[in-house]
Amino acid sequence: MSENRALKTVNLSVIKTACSNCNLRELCLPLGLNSQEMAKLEEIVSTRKRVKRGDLLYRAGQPFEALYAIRSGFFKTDVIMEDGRDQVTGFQMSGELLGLDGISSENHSCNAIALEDSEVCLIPFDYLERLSRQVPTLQNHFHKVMSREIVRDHGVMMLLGTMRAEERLAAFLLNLSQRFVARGYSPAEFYLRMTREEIGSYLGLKLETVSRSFSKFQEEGLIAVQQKHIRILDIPGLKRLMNHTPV
Amino acid sequence: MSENRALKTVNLSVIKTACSNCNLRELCLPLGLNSQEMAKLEEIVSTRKRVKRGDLLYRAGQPFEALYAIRSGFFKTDVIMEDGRDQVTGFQMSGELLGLDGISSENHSCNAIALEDSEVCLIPFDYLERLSRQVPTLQNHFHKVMSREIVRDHGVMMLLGTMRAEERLAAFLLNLSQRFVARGYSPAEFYLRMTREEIGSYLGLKLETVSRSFSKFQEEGLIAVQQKHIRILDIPGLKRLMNHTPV
DNA sequence: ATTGCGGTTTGATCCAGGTCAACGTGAATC
DNA sequence: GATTCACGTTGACCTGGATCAAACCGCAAT
Repeated sequence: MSENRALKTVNLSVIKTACSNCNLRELCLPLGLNSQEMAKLEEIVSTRKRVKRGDLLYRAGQPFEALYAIRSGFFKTDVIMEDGRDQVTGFQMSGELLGLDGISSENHSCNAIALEDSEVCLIPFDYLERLSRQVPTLQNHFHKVMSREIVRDHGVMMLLGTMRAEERLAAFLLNLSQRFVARGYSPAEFYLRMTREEIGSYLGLKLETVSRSFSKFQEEGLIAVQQKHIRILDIPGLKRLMNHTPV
Repeated sequence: MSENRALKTVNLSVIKTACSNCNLRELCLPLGLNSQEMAKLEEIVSTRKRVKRGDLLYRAGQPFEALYAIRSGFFKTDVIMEDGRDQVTGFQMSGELLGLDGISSENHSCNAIALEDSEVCLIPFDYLERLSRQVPTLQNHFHKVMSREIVRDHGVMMLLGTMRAEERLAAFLLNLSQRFVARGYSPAEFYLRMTREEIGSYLGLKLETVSRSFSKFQEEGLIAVQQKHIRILDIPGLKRLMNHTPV
C-alpha cells in the first residue's frame, strides 16, 4: 500500500507523455485519438499504481472511483457468493480495462487480483466522463470497450452453457493465444499465469478435469504442456476440436 | 418490414411526449433526467416499432444503428455458433434496453427475438451519443445501464459455472419475480413467455431437466406450475435452495 | 369432433465430469 | 541439500444431468 512518492514532479512529467509513448495505445483507451486528444487523456490518466502478485487491485463492495488500464502484468476477476462459492469471470492482460463492473452501482461488484506483479494506470471515472463529453472519439471508443466486454461475456456464457470440457479448454487456449499475438508475443508458446483451479473456475470445470484435458491434448499432439509452460502445436486441430458438435 | 406511415405528423406529436408520460421512465433510459433533459431525449426517440411474436428485432451480423427500449412485450437474445449450437443470453422485458452488444463492432452480435407481440422505442445510437455529450445525467445513466449488463452477465456466469440444476432454476424464477415486481406485477404469479427449451438454453440445461425440476419444486410445495403459468408459493424456500452449498 | 402439432411430462438408462485419494514436481526457505 | 508447501497429475469410483423414448396436453385449423 505504501508507495514511493519521492521525485513526484519528475514522475508526473514522465507520466504525462505516457499514453502517446505507450506501446499499448492501440489496444487501450487512446485508440483512435489524435495527438491533441491524446494529450487531454494524458492529463486525466496521471497516476500509476503497482500491484504485487496476489494483491487485490480492488475488492467487491468497495466504492468505485476509477477504471484501471493494465500497463503491464496479468489479472483475474472473480465474484464470490454468500455461501463461499466463487467464479472467475475473466483474465485480463496489458491494454485491457478493469473496473467496468463498478460503474452501475458505484461499488465494485467483483474482486480484481494480480496474478503477477503488475502496473495499472488509474483513470478517475468522473474525469473520463467529463473528457468523453468533449472528445467524441474517446466517447465512442469507450462505449465500444464496454460493449466488447458484453460480447465477450456472451461468449463465455456460450462456452459454459453448451460446450464440453475439452471444447472449453481449447477455446480458452485459442483465446489466450490470440490475445498474446495482439501484444506481439508468440501465438504458440506462453506461460500460464493462473493455476489449474483458476482455469477450472473460469471454465466451469474442476481442476482435475482441466489437468486431464491438458494431458489428453498432449497425448494427441495438439499441445506440449509442462506445468505452466504451454506450447500449442496444432492450432487448426484445437479449432476443429472446439466446434465439433457434441454428438 | 413495411410500416404504416400515414398520419406521420400526428404520430410524431403523440410520440414526442412519450418518455415523460411513459410509466416505464423510472426503469428505462430517462431515469434521473429533469423535464428539460427528458424533452431532448424525446426528440431522438422519435420512432416506435412493433415486433410480432416470433419475429426478429435484429439479427446477428446486421449493421448496428440503434438501441431499442422495450415499451411492451418480451424478448430473448441468443447467440449461435457456426456448428449450430445456440445459447440464450438473456430474456428482456419492458423498460430494458436491447442492442448494446452491437456497439463494439458496429454489427449486432446476437439475435433478438420477440416472445410475444411487442413494441420497442428506437434510439439511434449516434443521436444518443451526441445527446449524452450534452446531458451528463443521461451519459452517466447510460454508462450505468451498460455496466449493469456486465454485472448481470457475471451473475449468469456464476450460475452456469457453479450452480446445480435446481439452484439455477430457483435463481431464474427469483430473478423473474423481482423484475415483475419492479414493473408493478405480482412477485408470485406470472406467465412464462418462453418454452422449457429456451429456459434450458439460458440455464445450460436440457428441457427435460427444467421440466423435472419444476415438477420437483411443485412436489416440495415451493411453486405451483401448470404449463406456462407459475405461482411461487415459497420465495424464502427458493432462496434457501439457491445458495445451499452443493454438498 | 377430429386431427395435427408444438410443447411438456415422465421413465429408463448412460456417461462426462465430479469426487476422493494418492502420488509427483519444482521452487522457495532454512 | 533437506524440508516444505503449493500446485499438478493420475487412478478408481460415483452421480447429476444428458439422452432416448413414450405418452400426454392444449389449442388451432379443419
